Parts: sequence; C-alpha cells; structure tokens
Amino acid sequence: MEQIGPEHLARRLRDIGQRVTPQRLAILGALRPGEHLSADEVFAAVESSLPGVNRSTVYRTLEMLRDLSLVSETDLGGGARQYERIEGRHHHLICQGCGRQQELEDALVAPLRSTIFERYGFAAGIEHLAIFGLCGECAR
Amino acid sequence: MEQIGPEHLARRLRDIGQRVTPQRLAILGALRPGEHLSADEVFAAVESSLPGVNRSTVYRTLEMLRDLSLVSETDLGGGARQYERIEGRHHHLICQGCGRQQELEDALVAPLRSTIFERYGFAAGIEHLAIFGLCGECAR
DNA sequence: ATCGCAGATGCAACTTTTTGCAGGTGCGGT
DNA sequence: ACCGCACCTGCAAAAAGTTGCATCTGCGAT
Ligand SMILES: [Zn+2]
Ligand SMILES: [Zn+2]
Ligand SMILES: [Zn+2]
Ligand SMILES: [Zn+2]
Repeated sequence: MEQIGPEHLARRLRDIGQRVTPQRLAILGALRPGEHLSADEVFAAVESSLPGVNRSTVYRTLEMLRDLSLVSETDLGGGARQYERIEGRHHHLICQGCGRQQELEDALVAPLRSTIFERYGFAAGIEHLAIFGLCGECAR
Repeated sequence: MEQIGPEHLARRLRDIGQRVTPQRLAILGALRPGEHLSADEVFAAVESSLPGVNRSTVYRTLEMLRDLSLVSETDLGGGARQYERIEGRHHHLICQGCGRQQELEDALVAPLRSTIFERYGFAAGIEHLAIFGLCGECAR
C-alpha cells in the first residue's frame, strides 16, 4: 500500500500548479483510497489536526480536488455526497431494494469510455460511478 | 409527441399503486421529456397552478417519481439537481473545459447495462447519466 | 354514501452545500 | 530576505435539500 507523507501531497499539488496550504494538506491527507467520507467527516478529521478550518474551505478544496481528478465526488444515495481519493478507478452497484452495495471493476466500464471517445471525440472521466438498480435477489 | 392529460397521469400513478393527489398531478404535469428542471423550477411551476404547495412535498414527490423510474434526477454540475420525465433513455456528455453539453444516445450505454447484468445479475437502471470529461477541442 | 386508516401533506427546524466579500498568505520575482 | 499580488481562507448569509411530527385525505371496505 502506498505510503503518502505531507511532502508527497505537497509535490502533487505543486505539480499541477496549485498552491500548497496547511488546509489542503490536511484535507488531502484525510482522504484515503477505498474509503468513502462525507464532507462533514473530512471536516471533522481535519478539525482535529488543524483547529479553526472552515467548512467552506473543506467544500471548496474537495471541489478543486474533484476537478483535478484527485478525488471522486459521488452521491451514493445516503443523504450526503461521498468523497474518496482516486487511486485506480472503481465503481459501485447499489441495490434500491435491499441497499446492498457491490464494487464494480472499471474493466466493465472502460469499453463505454472508449466508445464515447471513438464516437464523439469526448474524453470521459467516469472515475467513480454509482449505478443504481436491483440485485438478483431483489429483482423478482 | 405524446399528449398527456391529467387522466393519463392519474392512471399512471394508480397503476403503480400510488395515490393520486392534486400535488402529484401538478408536479408530474410540470415535467416534460427533453426538459431539465430544478426542484425549485418545478416548485414555481406547481405553485402557480396550485397555490400553497410546500417545497418538501415537491422534493418528496420527485424522490418518489425517481424511485419509480418515472423521472430522472441528475447532477449536471449546475448547482442544483435536474429533474426530467423519462420517455426513452438518454444521457449527457458535459465538457469541464468549455461547459458545452452533448446528448448521448442510450445505444452506447446499453452494452454496459447488459454486461453488468451478465456478470453480476444486477439490473442496472442507468436512466440518465451525466458524464463529465473534455470535448475534442478542450482536450488539447 | 359513509367510515377508517395508511399514507400524503404542511409546517418548522435542521442539515448540507454554495456564494460574496474582506482580510490573510504562498510563492515568483527582485 | 523582501515585496506584491493573485489566489486562499474565514466568516456570515443564502440556497438547496432533509426530517419529525401533527393534521388531513384518497380510497378500499362496509
Ligand atoms: Zn468507491
Ligand atoms: Zn437487493
Ligand atoms: Zn436529459
Ligand atoms: Zn470543451
């Protein structure tokens, strides 16, 4: 598992022409691949290590990280949007019957990305899809 | 173009075991295929024909219609989620560079739905995707 | 036609997210 | 090391969306 320190995060931000601030380091540091956090949970995590941060800074930073494709922002149907540091694409199948979730490998989604590019010349991100529907058990 | 009257909408609701109320008829009636409306725009439209309706009724009704797949709910990136009456699936490509939108036919998305079903036995809805990325011009 | 109740609505409080603005700070240039 | 200013942040208010509860109502049953 990749170990990430503050210097690594700082470099990552500078590489893409963004300023390095304590807030951004804390926010990016609070996010880990494979873990979905709400903005409020990120806020709570950041608050403890950097008292005084403002919620809107958290929202604005998450928005920036999302625009830079460093973080995914997804409505998984649970009230608040979920944020996750992107480290290899993956997606989620969410059953509207029983609520169970299942991970979906990007390999199944990749062809869509290719088709869209071939057909429209459009480079689709599709970093983290939430696909709603009915699982096998609930479909009957 | 399909003409829809109140009786049609009422039948549609009853068919799926939902109660018919003036609010629901007004809300469903305010939505038309091919037109994206925010919850607030739906509220405004409904207000004029049925004064006194409450915003939360609009939100709750849109949520119900979405669960019943009569209406799609999509974050197109413009601040507020957009609602549209579903009449044949379609999707949108949204360029994060210039903001231009392009419609995407469901034929290109259908294979993903099939693949997911074959692989996981999961019946994916995918009624109205918003796919973000970069258009040909902005990609360079 | 009337009754009863599960489900819908209105209302108000609350949570979540966005925005405008004034002051603060990272960082390239000197 | 210092400056300058474009970009960030905190703050406060607004906008968008959700929830609990008391009342009301559509509609199946009598
Ligand atoms: Zn995920
Ligand atoms: Zn299920
Ligand atoms: Zn649409
Ligand atoms: Zn573009």
